[in-house]
Amino acid sequence: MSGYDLRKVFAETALGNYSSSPGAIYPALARLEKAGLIEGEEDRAQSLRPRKLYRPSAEGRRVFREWLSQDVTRDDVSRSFDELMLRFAFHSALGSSTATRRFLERLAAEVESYVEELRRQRKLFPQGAPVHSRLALEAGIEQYRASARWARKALGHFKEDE
Amino acid sequence: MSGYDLRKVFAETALGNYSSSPGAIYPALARLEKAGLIEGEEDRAQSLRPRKLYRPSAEGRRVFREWLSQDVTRDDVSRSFDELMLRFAFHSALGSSTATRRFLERLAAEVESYVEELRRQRKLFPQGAPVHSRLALEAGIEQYRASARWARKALGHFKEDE
DNA sequence: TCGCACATGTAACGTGTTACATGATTCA
DNA sequence: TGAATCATGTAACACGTTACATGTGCGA
Repeated sequence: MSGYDLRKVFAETALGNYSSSPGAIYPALARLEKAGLIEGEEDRAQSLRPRKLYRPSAEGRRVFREWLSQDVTRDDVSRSFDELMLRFAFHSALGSSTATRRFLERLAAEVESYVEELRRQRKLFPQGAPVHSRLALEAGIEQYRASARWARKALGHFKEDE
Repeated sequence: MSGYDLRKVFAETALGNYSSSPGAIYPALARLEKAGLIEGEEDRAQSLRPRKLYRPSAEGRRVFREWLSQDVTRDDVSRSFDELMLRFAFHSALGSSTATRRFLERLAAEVESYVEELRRQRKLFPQGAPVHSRLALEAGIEQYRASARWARKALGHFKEDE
């Protein structure tokens, strides 16, 4: 894809929580190319403003798969849940339903244990604390509970082997 | 509170998705003081390493209330839901159940309409698209559905007037 | 007196934001 | 031919991260 194509993806789809600003996209593509993770090919080479099409390099694909295969940690769950979902969204690139099953099982387990911790925090709320903050904590608990249910249900899609 | 007190809050509570690193906290406090939003008072003034206690200034409280009273936009819902919840958590400072009710009603409405958009995106998924990405989108839908249910339920706590 | 928790800060670095600058292509 | 969309980029600035630096007070 070109930088412009990527900008449209980030601007128009649910991936929109990632920035589509040119000041983010173009320097990032330049960094990735410099790091050897993607390779750019000029489309209208003779033009003053050539279009550049990027594709992952072999090394880039390797690093990508490594990123996908990372274990799900408690920290991921509480601090970067969205990135975890992004990882899951690309799991098809691994082509292994065993790996995906492991991911979902670990995710469900970590989320469920985090829900327990949040419930403990709610119980420890001082008597005088305003309702609002307790309710906000409960909003978080409900979001995570929904995610745990989703993960358990999603496991059903990956019952078969490799 | 002192910078150290704040670091502990961010490190130990569910507010932990905000950074507790000294390189974030101390410069931020300095900026807020320079902007006139908080006022620092030195605790052990004669010491080489005095403790500094900060409290909001009148202007700071005004700006804070302004932040709390902002309307809930569609953009907030899709891009900074966590900040919305943080705003709600501090709504007690407004001391107006009318304002809180309006916040929750707007939130529920915007979340519900966003869920509809995400469902449309799911329907538009190309046939060949991998299950994983469709499931990831569904995870998001379920999180937002849980939030909408929470908001409707929370409204029950703010039925009375001002 | 040793170690830990308390307590505040800075410097280098990376990267995102906002705003600006430029040019190409397509179609009414 | 003018406007819209395609398309890429830079510069100033803000701010967070990581790592480092420093000092205080208390209890075993």
